[in-house]
Amino acid sequence: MTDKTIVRSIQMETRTLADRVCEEIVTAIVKGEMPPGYKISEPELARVYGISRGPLREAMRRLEGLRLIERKPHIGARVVKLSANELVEIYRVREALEGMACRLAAEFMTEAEIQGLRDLLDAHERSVEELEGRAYFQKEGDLDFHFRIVQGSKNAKLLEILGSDLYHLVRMYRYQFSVSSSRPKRALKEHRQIVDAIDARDPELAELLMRRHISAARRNIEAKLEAVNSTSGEQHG
Amino acid sequence: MTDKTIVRSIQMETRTLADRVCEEIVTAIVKGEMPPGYKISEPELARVYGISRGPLREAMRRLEGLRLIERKPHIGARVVKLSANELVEIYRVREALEGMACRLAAEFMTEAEIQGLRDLLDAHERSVEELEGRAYFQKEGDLDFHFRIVQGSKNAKLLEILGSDLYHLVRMYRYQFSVSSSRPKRALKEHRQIVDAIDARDPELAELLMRRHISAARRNIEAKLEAVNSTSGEQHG
DNA sequence: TATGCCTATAGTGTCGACACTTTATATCAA
DNA sequence: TTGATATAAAGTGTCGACACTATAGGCATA
Repeated sequence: MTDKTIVRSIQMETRTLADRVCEEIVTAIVKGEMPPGYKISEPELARVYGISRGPLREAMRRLEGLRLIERKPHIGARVVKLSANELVEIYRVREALEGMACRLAAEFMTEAEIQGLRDLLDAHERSVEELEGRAYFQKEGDLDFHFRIVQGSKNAKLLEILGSDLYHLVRMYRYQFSVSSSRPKRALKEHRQIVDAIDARDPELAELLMRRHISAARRNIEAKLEAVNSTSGEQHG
Repeated sequence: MTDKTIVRSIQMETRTLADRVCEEIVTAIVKGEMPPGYKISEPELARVYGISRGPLREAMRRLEGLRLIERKPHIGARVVKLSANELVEIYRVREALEGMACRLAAEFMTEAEIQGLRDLLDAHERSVEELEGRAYFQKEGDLDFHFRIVQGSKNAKLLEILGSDLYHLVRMYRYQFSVSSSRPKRALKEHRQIVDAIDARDPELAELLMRRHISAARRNIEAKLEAVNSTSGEQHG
């Protein structure tokens, strides 16, 4: 742990151009500044960020890996457009993966982490009460809760897939459709049950509850989309 | 469906340099021609494949996304070295994901696909009988079976994660340690039970059996690694 | 007027070169 | 002899330019 290490960590912080630009583009996409379907022009973006096309292309390759953009040879790249079906698919994957994460969390999460989870839920409850029902907290707070459990699983692969791939898409969808959960109180209650199961070191129950929780969210989305489809169907004629 | 479409499909086939080289490197890594931990020199590889560093770097970015290589800024890229722990983590992810895939397959797989699955298992059985026990078929045949079920789930996201990310690592591990399942007959029996559950359109049972199947494989690996560790511990002194 | 072809423009794919960092080697001092 | 320092070599990050492809628009023709 010498000066060399410190210098190294500093240089780790000052990453490469491609990495920094990649991160900026990610937030731009997630926040909707680059809307879904937006055609990305390499020369234009390179000018905007003040870099050359080389690093930009590397950043775009990474974005392609994160499934935030889609590239076609000789045609170009576009910001992904989430269809209703794809979103439902993502929730199926979340159900499976986070169910497993919750099972492992019940085994490996530390007492301190569990207490941190309870504190987080207390903060959420205050937020819900203040906003009387339809709360805003769900937008980032909900993902924060889920993310902590994934971390608690102590499984790097799970964290990698959920944190690096799926959560970006979920956040993008939420910004895009500004869908904060329409059932914050119920979600909060389910969250507490999950924490209780983890605290009781009951892997099976923890997994079951998490899967139910995400499955309910999925059905909620499906119902909404169904409603939108039917109304648009009515308006169609 | 004019000539234009045909031309397009031909040009899709003749992908970009980066894509082709990426594919070549993938097989090279999976087959062990580039061993784990191998330091990749960009100028050298570029010379080998007869391309410039530009496309090569894009290919490497993609390989990084596939988790087949690891890059560190200003230092270089190395072929990933799977640790025992990481492999176990991967199997946990597979258990969750393929369990879900199997559940969905029981819902959405077509009769033709199910019949194809049975044919595949028949071929496996002949292979097992011919080779009297410890069969070679597991190396690719096993993944083929699992891959078909994932396809049967009709969930593109599942297919994407399992097919594009995890299966490469699993194949790499198998080539690397030349671990063909030490229990081919039992695995075959489990495969048949899984197909029966899918054919019976019983999602819960199908998921349960698949999870058990993969969980058993994981424990099998854990036991082997445990044995290796203990023996190497003896030889260590 | 509509359709097909041709041209021009924008854009992606690829390349070679330069700047800076890392690492290895050699030299000098203790 | 050992250690650190400075220098050289190799390698990565970045840039600008060129070749080829795809798209759009104008033109001629049916």
